[in-house]
Amino acid sequence: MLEMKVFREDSKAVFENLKRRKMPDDIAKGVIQMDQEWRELIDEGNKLRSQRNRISREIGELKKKGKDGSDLLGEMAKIKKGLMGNESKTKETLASREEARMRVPNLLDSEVPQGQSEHDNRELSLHGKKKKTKTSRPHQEVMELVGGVDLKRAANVTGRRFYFLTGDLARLEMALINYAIDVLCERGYSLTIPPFMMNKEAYEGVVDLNDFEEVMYKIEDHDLYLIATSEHPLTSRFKNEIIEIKGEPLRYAGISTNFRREVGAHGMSDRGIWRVHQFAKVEQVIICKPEDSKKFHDELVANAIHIFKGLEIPFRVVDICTGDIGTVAARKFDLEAWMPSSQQWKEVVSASNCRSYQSVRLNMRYRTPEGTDFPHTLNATAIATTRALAAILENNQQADGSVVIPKVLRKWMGDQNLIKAK
RNA sequence: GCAGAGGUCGCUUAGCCUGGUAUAGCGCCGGCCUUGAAAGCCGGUGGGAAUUUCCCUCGGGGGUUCAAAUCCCUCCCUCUGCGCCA
Repeated sequence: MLEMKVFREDSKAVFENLKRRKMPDDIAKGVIQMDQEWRELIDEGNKLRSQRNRISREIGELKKKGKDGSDLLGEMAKIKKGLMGNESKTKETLASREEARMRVPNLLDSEVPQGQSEHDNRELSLHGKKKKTKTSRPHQEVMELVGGVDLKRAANVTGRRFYFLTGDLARLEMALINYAIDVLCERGYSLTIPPFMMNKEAYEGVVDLNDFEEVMYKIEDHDLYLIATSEHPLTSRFKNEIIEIKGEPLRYAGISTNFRREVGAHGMSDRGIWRVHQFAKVEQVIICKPEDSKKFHDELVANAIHIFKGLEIPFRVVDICTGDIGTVAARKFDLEAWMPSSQQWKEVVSASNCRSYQSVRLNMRYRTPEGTDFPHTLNATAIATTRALAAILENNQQADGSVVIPKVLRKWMGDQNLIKAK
């Protein structure tokens, strides 16, 4: 969420931002109004408390001298009554203000392209060549040909959008994970295996509130949610803490299984393993000083580009527009892999600069010479296994159904260069 | 899961029994001193609202009281022991 000082000192920026996002401004107006009320209530309460403390001290003094202070008790009762009403009103007002504040989206970077939907995202660069393949079977067909997936039985034991990944494809997934981890560790990222569940309070710090209904699975009878990405625990980790950022920022490579409800999602993307309820992902997370976040956003994208270039998959980088960027990010770049079967670019990496939007909600600060300030948080995919697998299967398939294993992955595949068709 | 001991300002720590402005050290920042630095000395070092004053803050929430770090209830977490377990 946004810092209160933005609403107080620069509300124009909030409203202009809502206009760019084509969103109504009533919630933000409510925040400002409730904040005003809250401040008046605080003032009133402080005055009452001041009186209470003064009288209480007087009674203490009198008692010390062996006297009785009971004639002050009547006045005290009046103050306490006023204070009780004031305190409950103050609490309610603050709670309402905070609830509204959480719903106000992040301020967009001025360079975010204006647009309605994903069709208006701006292409920034192209990488690799689209291979001239004689076949363009969709990835789910290729998986069947190499005997690497069992969707039917997964549907029996769990439901749709789950899968058994088997044999060489399972091995390929592990290779992708190891490859991404190697790249990031070489580049100074600290590998971190987080908890795969988080409680609501921690979760509220890092996601849009709607995600509780549409994205995360709730654990029955516990205040716990399955994580949708390791970014969430990695960023929440320093909630309510003052961290030290000396020269270098905090760089993490998170690895986890991710769980997503995918409520409302449907269409062609449902086939195979493109959109599933469970997948593994290596994630990049950076926590840095505000003045450095632009630079490190570029670093995250550069890492992802390096990883996908290594896999020799054709892809492009796009700058996500105002209509497609979501609540939390101030700027977002995606990598989209070329999918021959549908002749489309499809998202395989998403890199967001959240600025202080998450750290404010988490109350995570870092030490500055003047005191403390909110750091910026950034996250980006390194490898989301199911999507990278699908891209490899489509781009590297051969006429006979076999699949060429990208060179960089072969050392984890017993030096095989091919996944043979059954 | 059971029992005991704990959780105090960035870190360490006193205060809790016996209620009355949260103690000291370390670290950090500033000043004096110095050619420079260290040491030494002095001051500062959580948050909020107002503007030079006030309020809040002792793991979270609630209660008792004129007054709660201190007493009571409850929840969370840590440590130790026991139990269970890949």
